[in-house]
Amino acid sequence: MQRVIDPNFYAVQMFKNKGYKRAQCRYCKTYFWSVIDRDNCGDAPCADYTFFDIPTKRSLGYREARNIFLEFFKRRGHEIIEPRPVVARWREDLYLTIASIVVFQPHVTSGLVPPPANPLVIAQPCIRLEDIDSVGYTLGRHLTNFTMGGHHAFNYPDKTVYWVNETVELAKDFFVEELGVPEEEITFKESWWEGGGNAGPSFEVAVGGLELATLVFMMYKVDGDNYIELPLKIVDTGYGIERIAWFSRKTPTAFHAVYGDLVREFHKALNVLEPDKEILYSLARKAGRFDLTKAEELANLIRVISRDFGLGEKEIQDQLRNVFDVYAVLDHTKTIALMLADGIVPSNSGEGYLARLVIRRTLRRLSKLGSETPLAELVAKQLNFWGDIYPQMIKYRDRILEIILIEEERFKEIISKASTVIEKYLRKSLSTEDLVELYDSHGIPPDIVSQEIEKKRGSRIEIPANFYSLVASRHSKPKTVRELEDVKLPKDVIEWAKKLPPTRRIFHEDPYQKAFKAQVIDVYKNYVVLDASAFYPEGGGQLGDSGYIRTSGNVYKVIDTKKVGDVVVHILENAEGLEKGVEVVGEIDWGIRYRRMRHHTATHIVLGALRKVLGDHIWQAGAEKTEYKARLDVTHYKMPSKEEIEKIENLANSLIDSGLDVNIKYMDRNEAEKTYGFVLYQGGVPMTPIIRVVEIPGWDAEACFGTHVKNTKEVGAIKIINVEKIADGIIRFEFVAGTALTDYAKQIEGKLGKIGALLGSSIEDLDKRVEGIVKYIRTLENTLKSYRTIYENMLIEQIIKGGEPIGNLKMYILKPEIQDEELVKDVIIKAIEKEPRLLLIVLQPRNGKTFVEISLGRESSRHIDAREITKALARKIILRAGGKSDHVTGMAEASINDVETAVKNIIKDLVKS
RNA sequence: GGGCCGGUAGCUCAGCUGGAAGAGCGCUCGGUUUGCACCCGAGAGGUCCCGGGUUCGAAUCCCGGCCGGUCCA
Repeated sequence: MQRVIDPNFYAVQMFKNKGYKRAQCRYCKTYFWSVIDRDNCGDAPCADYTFFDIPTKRSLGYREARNIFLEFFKRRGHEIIEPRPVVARWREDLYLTIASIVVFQPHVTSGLVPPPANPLVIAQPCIRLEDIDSVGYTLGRHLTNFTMGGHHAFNYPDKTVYWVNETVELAKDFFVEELGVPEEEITFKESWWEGGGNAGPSFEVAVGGLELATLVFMMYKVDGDNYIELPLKIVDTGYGIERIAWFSRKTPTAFHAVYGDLVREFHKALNVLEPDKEILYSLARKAGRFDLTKAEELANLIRVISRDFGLGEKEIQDQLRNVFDVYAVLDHTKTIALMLADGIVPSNSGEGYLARLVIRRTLRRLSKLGSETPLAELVAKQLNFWGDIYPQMIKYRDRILEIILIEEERFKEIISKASTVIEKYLRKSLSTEDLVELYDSHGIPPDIVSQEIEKKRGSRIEIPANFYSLVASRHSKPKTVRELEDVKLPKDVIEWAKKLPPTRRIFHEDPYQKAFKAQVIDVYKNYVVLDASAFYPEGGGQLGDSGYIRTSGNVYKVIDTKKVGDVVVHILENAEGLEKGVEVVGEIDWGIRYRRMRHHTATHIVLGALRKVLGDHIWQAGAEKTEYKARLDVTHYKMPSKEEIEKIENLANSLIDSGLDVNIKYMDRNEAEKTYGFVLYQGGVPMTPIIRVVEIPGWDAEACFGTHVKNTKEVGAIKIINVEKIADGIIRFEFVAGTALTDYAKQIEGKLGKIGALLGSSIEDLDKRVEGIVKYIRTLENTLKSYRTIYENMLIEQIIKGGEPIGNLKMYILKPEIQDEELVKDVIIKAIEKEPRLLLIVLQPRNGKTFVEISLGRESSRHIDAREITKALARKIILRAGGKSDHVTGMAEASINDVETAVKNIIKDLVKS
């Protein structure tokens, strides 16, 4: 790829004015700018962590670092923006908020929507899970959650806010003036950034081995191999708040700076001794150069430290062994708190899976530490600690802790099952392949397998170093090209419709309008576009309308309606003769449409009720509104109880009765988000600067395209008819409203009536009648059982007493009169057991053929092989049979009598010989 | 959304190279013992997830579906 970058881009005016020099790092070869002469870029791993020795004006904790950052940029003309959730609800291509710029993607960065302020500053909590396995070992360089301080400026072609020089100056001022970092310690590394389809040159700002900020100048769109210059040029900066705190506090690890008292509390709770501060510092200073995630590098570093301190390597190892895990637990528990507080429900897909992943990794670390402390207890500490910054942690505390209890319970269950599953695999020697499968299919991590085997066999197994990449390779597959599953219209139709002007939406102007006048814009095959339409096009889970379009001479049936962008496409049964420019009258099937409208409004009401009863983590995961019923899938961590369901239903119905107006508002996107929050985007994220908000005051507000009734009273009533768990973490609610409810009642009534008629009972007495019948069946069963036993004994006696002696054996041919396979089987088994010399042949008619079964007693099976009999028999008649030496079954294409004579002769011959 | 694993007695599971449904725990009854995982004997309890196919014969093999689990987007 060619970077179309002006080589002078990095030669910022400020560098020239201040006498910065450009140099190349002798280690990583990167070019960088600095006010002094230096041979390295000042960033790890090219430099030690010398920041411990660099003076700063103040020693800042996490909170102070955060505030100072925000306040500094506020003073420099930026407006402070409230952070968004760590779940990127407003984006459909991303689960988690991984950077502050994510907040503005894609609607602002694409130029569609203006930013909420310009320039602005934000302290955005972010979650990145890529380095989860390194967390702890690097003393805070890797974290799963961090706060990205970002100041952003959006430069439009007609309005520039600020660009490279101002950005670099702001960074320099922040570090030098605000934090008091000596300017000569700062390096600006030339770099290039790419992500989310955008790219641009950047500076990485490093001080004393630590990268404290990245200044990105987003100015290109990545299009295949090309970089296309964007009209909108964005200053995208990221300052690591945790690192700034670490840097200024000069604590041995970032965890000490960020978590303060929690560090001691966690060591105590996890029963791990805090290592000697000096040893820790010594480790920290050198940590920048070593990759401590690698066992051998850690060993090397320990060797170095033991020399410095004159202590044994083992002693140092003992001190450090567990602290890395404590650090990781500190980090992970905050990530869990952030994720759950923002409403993620753990599950096996989507962002829920990511939450479960972090929870399970943490549980594993805890078990590695041999800790019995419940995870919920540790997370509770985080909730208390961070509650002032993230009030949702306080508000949803109980729910968060309940979810963690459930998740820990589930994980323990899997681990407890691990034992039997591993046993199964242990029958053969355990291969690496098995190890991968145990993890992949059963969720049993290799360290647990290893533990289990050591416990059981006393032997150890080797876990390949590349274990997790082996797992990953197992999943390597062609990237799931997200097929447009909703290929609702053929491609050519979409292309055609795209070129047409937007349709006036009568269904929005007045959702009650049943008929309308319009002009035909264009006709293509059976697809018609009008200048205006009352036909609702499928969207937001509401199906498209049907009805009729009339011209002066003709009537056309509309079977469905869809949309392409802002164009409403009517799908006709047959559009022959319909011409461009013709005046038409449209008429929708109002009955069906009105039922769907009622269901649509009902869905909003139920969603509101769900959030009130079950909690704010309830999020729509899918919905469908038909004329028959409505369906709403939501995120929830357990099956709701009967009482909860009843409460939801009652609450929804009382809201309907309270007769609230359903308000439709067109709102500025930023304004709407500020007013209602992201609950708006339950049904998806519209890509428009103005959004249509459907509001039931005090109850529910959603960005929604659908048609709604004017007042909740119109919904009539709601009955929840089905609640089921359709996937882990997702509960489906099905309900009916309005006339659909009556239909549903009628349907049930019909079914009950049918049952009543069959049982000769009225619906009122049905329960008693069924009870009686069940009792009666029990009695019948018992009676039947007695008769069966009698008959069975009779047959057995008959067989044993009768029978034709052949040699010293006894042959009996049974032709049962009753078709009762179970009975016959019992008779055969018991008879040959009682009479070991018995040679029992059972013949039964089946589908015009004869089913042959030959069974031998212990004694007779010594003299003869049942398979020999069938073999000989097959020579005389058409027979297909097989079995064991003392029992065969088969199907003969002959009458029972023919088989009987044939089999008699054969057996006589066989026994003689 | 995709890959993989699983669904057998109330529970935990075995059986799965096709050949007459099993164990342990639990339950009921009897004996032994009188107490905190005791022993002995007898018994009840099954749509082997559902549907189709192959076969003389399917819990077992094949196909489809449902449900659960798990890993990964």
